[in-house]
Amino acid sequence: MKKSKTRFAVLGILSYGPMSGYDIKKFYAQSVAGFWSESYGQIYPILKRLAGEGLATKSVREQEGKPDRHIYTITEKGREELQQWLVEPTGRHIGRHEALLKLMFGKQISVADNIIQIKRFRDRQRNELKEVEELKERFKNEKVDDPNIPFWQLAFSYGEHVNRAYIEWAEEALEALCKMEYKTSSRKKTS
Amino acid sequence: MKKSKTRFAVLGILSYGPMSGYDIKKFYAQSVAGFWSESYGQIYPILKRLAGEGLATKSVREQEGKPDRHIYTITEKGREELQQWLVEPTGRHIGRHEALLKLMFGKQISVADNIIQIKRFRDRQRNELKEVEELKERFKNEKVDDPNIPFWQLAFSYGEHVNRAYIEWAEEALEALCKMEYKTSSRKKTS
DNA sequence: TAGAGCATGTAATAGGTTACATGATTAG
DNA sequence: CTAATCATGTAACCTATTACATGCTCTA
Repeated sequence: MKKSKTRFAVLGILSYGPMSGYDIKKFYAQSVAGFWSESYGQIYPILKRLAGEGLATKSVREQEGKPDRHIYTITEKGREELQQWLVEPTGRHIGRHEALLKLMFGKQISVADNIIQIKRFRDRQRNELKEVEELKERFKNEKVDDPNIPFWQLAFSYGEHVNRAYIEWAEEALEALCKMEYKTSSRKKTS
Repeated sequence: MKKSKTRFAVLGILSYGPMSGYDIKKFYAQSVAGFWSESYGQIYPILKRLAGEGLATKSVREQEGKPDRHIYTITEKGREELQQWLVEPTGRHIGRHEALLKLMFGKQISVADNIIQIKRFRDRQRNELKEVEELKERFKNEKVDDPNIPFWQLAFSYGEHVNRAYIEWAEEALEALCKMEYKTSSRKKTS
């Protein structure tokens, strides 16, 4: 049986402080969107279950003009279960990177089309890198007192390393593909 | 509506030549297992559907002492659909890397435990890197005449780049964590 | 004789996304 | 007047893994 990571992605955010489902979604969307995301369709049912299992407690904060906020607070039991998971060895990770899968069948399309695809990939990762760099700065400045900062910084630094590797690889791949194109076109000329 | 990548992961392998479900599974498990994998529970039903849609044809090859092999061959229509997908822009990719998720909640466990986790991560990626390097060599030597080689080489080179980035990041993270441990332990001594 | 490899397949289950429903407020 | 933000939630759907069933051969 496989355990849902999302369960801990939700419980983990609650370890930062009392929060609503809406907040949790926002946290992922506005920070580590590059390597994690959650949808409401998962978050809300999981919060309900966490409360049912005694890993979190629920309270409703009413607001004027805005919908009520359902705030969940992690319990001691919840924190323990989270810690247990954090210490557990992590299973092997398989990226399932669509761009790579496509490349494996690159022979089926022209070299020029392959180049287009990899350029698209490179440009997206360049953007992602810039975003991560900005976020790293923003977190450093905005959340000065938060004790989680060192870990967020490590996470952002991961994003920088990985995106740089993507970009470097793409550049190398583009070079190789250009050489391939040259070979095929020169062969055409001489034939 | 989202389109299944697995469908194309299967169709794509068929572009290499006629193959059985068993072969397809084996191909992924023995080559790019680091960034892609498929299970029989997906492969067999998809093959059946591909044949039903006219993207592949099925033939049965009987064997002595071994079960029959159900060989699927890609059709012109199948190749066209594959090419169409290959040229299509690829959506944003979210890694969902469990090790990173855990790190985000690192404050909940001791620095020493964080170090253990990251060392585990680093060691696994070191292994993975070695495997990729070996595979790259093996493919170069064993499949000399295969016209897909340049693309496989690019895929392996991707694996090398990304794993090196993982390892470098882990090393940096370990350094940072060691400094954190030093700080906390020295504070304990002076208090 | 136990286990691995060969080979196909299905059913149960779990994991996850998308679209929809509701409804007020605020900014452009 | 339109769109976004705030906020919760569900139902339908798709995607993916795991366990199981079958059964022969070869190796340790």
